[in-house]
This record gives sequence, structure tokens and C-alpha cells, in this order.
Amino acid sequence: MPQLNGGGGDDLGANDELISFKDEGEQEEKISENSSAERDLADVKSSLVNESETNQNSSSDSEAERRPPPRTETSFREKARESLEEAAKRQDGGLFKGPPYPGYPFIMIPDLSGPYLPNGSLSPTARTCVNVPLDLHLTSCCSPLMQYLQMKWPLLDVQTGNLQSRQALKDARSPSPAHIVSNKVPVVQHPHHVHPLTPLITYSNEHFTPGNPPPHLQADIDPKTGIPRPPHPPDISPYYPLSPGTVGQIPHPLGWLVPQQGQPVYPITTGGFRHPYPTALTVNASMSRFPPHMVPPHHSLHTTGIPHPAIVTPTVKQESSQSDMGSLHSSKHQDSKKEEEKKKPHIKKPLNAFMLYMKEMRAKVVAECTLKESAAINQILGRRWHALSREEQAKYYELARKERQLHMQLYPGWSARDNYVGGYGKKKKRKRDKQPGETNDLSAPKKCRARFGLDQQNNWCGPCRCKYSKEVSGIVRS
DNA sequence: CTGCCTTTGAAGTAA
DNA sequence: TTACTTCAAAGGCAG
Repeated sequence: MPQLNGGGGDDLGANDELISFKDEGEQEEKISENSSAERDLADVKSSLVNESETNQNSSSDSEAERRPPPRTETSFREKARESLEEAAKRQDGGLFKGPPYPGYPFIMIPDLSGPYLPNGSLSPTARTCVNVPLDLHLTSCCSPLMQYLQMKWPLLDVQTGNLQSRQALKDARSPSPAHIVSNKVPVVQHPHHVHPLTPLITYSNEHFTPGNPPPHLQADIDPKTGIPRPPHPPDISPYYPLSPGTVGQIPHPLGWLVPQQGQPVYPITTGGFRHPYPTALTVNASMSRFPPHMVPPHHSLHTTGIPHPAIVTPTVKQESSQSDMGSLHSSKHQDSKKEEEKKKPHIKKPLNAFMLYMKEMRAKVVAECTLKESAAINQILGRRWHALSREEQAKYYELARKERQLHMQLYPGWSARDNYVGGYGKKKKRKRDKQPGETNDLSAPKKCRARFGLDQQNNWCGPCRCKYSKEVSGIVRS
């Protein structure tokens, strides 16, 4: 079972490390996996059916499934979720007493050690980190500082981040606490921007260049109103148990540092321009059409001046952005429709656990593989996701749960249906037809095999390749 | 320029 | 309840 806030002190980290190394075989697999990202990539790109993979099998789904359960329960995740929910209920009922998974806030700490060189390349030390098992990535939560941060999550994280940033600014080479932490833990590499996983990791030291410190570092003053931000009381619930009417008055704990510090969980983009670092300017521009109930005065910003990153105006939204401006050939009906859409801000869905994981790990995989194609990256990430220990996955599930909770509190009336462009059944973009192998039909693999042949496995659908791979590996083993 | 690809999970809808 | 659909992120790629 996941450690639900168990122990405390250094035991937390110790436990985590214990978990990491509990299954040595698993650990080896992960080392193998992480050190062979390129192989991974090759596997993904060329074919999932690769005999070397069957031997390596460190990152395959089947491996994750085959891996002997470290504990006796049959459905660990189910139980983990149950316990998580119980823990969440306990937490949510009152003050935030720290996450059940002490590790996860830690990975949100900005990597002040700067694994990347100024030119964006990976520093040697960072490269060494790349090969560290993912477990280690996520499990170094043992320092009291981290526990302290956990207690403050997600509010104090900002300040802590600033603190650490200040430390980093003081002496980029000196082993400040942040550095100690960063050196101790192979923080995920994020070449151009911040650690994407969560609000806590929405910082980038790139934004804290000594010559150009962000305004919020100089004083904790709202840049918009000039009013000093109230310090985040350590005992305040990070979830802002708000009534709907008060929602807009509360700064999004994830987003209030977005303009300065980088990519939020719900990045605000403008004009279809994907930028990981929405500036205050772009934010202001993009937030100008918010309805009153969601938009605090002064250009749709929260009273703190910081919008929620989940909100994206339709002009920002990919499918309607620039075409809105020059829709000369659109009908009046469409125009009016778009007008309505314009008035309605696009509130993005909260990220699920896997999405959070992807955001965190994408940069790392990209760095390892020197690959940018998301489809391939996502395949790797999907496999790594399955290779994650349940404890580690649980961190992300818990994080996603908090995201949803926060999202729910910030946008009480929001529904995922709101983002259904054409409504249910009317596809916004045509999804690929379901391939034969995507069903649970056990004979499905043979369909792709029959259709394309063994020598054209690249054309096979993923499940078919996967199943065939398992088949092959079974043959090999036998 | 737009949509697809690719992943998992959450949430919505229809039967 | 089950099955299916859409969307969330990401960036290259094809039409």
C-alpha cells in the first residue's frame, strides 16, 4: 500500500527510497529502461515488435503487468485510490496536512541546479541524471525541507521556489539547499521552460536571471493592483474551500505565478500561439473577454491580477483562433455562433494523472531521445507510465485528483461537456477508426498480421504489435 | 493552415 | 451498467 503520510521526518524519504529499491529486479529494469531511451525510441518508431525489446522488456506494458506485485493485494491501484480518497477526505475536511504521497510535491521543486547549459543543452551532470531510474526521480522526498514544502503545498511552494531561486541567484554554484536538493535528485530536465508537472514546478530558473529578476521576487506585491499579496498562511487549505461566489476572488494557487514563472498546468496561449511562458501581457490580452462570474475586475484577472491558467479564450483555442479574425467566408450564423463562443472562455479540462506525468517527463524523454515528435514521445511515455511503480503512479493520481478538485472549486459550473465542440457524437476532429487490434479480441493480432504481413509491421496497429510482441517473446522464452 | 498521430484517464452520452 | 466518445498536452508531419 502506498504510504499515506506515514511516518514523517526522514522516514518519508527513506520509505520512498525503500520503495524504489524494494524490487531490485524492477529497479534494474528501470535502469535499463532509462538508460536505453534511444532503444525505446527505436522500438517505438520502427516497431514494437523487436526481439531486443522482448529481452529488454523493461518498459513494456506487459512487463508492468507481469511484474510480480510487490504486495499481496490483487488490485493495488484500486485500493490505493480508495485509501487516497479516504486520505483526501481527511485532508479536505480541514487543513492540509501534507499529501499522502510525500514524494510528489518534491518533484515540483524547480531544478535550480540547472541541468541545462545556457544554450539549452544538457549539462554533463544532468546527463548523468538522465539515466537515473525514474524511481529516484520521484522519491527523493526525504529532506525536512521537502516535508515542509509539502505542508505548504501548493501555496508555499511558490514562496519556497522564490526562496530557492533567490538562493540560486545568490550563488549559482554554491550548494544552497536548493542545490543540495537538486543535486541529490535528478530533477527532470526541462530545456526551455519550467518543470511542467504541477504548479510547484512551474518555475524555471531561466526566469530568474540575475539581471532580470521577475517583479514578484522583488516584493510580494500584486503586479496589477499594487497591493501586497497576503502571505500564504501555513495553515490555509491549499484547496480554497470556497463558495462559488468567492471563487473569482481567490488567486489560483497554480496560476498566480504563471505570468512570471512559466508554464502553468493550464497554459494560457494567445492567438493559437503555443508558448510555454505566457507573459503577463499575453495573459491580459487573452483574458479580456471573461464573463463576470469568472472574471475578476480589471481585465479578467483575479483580484490578484493573475488568471487561472485553465482559462483560454476561444481566440486562443486552436480550432477557432485565427480563423475567427478573418472569417470572411463564414456565414452570419457561424459568426453569431462564434460571437457567443468568444464570450465564453474556454476552460480546459484538468489534467489527468498521465497528462501530468507526461508534462513532467516529456522534456526528459525529448532530451534523451533528441526527439520531438509527440506521437513517439507519448508512446514511450505510455510505456514508462506502465513501468512506473504503483506508488509513483499514485503520486500522479493524487496530484490529478487535487487538480480536479481545485478545478472544480474554481469553476463550479464547469463541465467537461462544455468543451465538447460539436457535442457528443459530433467529432471535432475525426478520430481514427478503431483498428481491429484495439478490441479485446484475442484473434485481433492476426488481423493486422494478415492484413499487412509480418514484414510490414510498421503498419500494424499498436495493440496488434504489442500482442504479437508478447507472442514472440513467449515463443522466444519457451 | 488544419488535423492527425499517440498515449492514459476523466467525464460525458447513448443504449 | 456498459460501451463508446471527446478532450486534455505536445510537436512533427502530411495534405
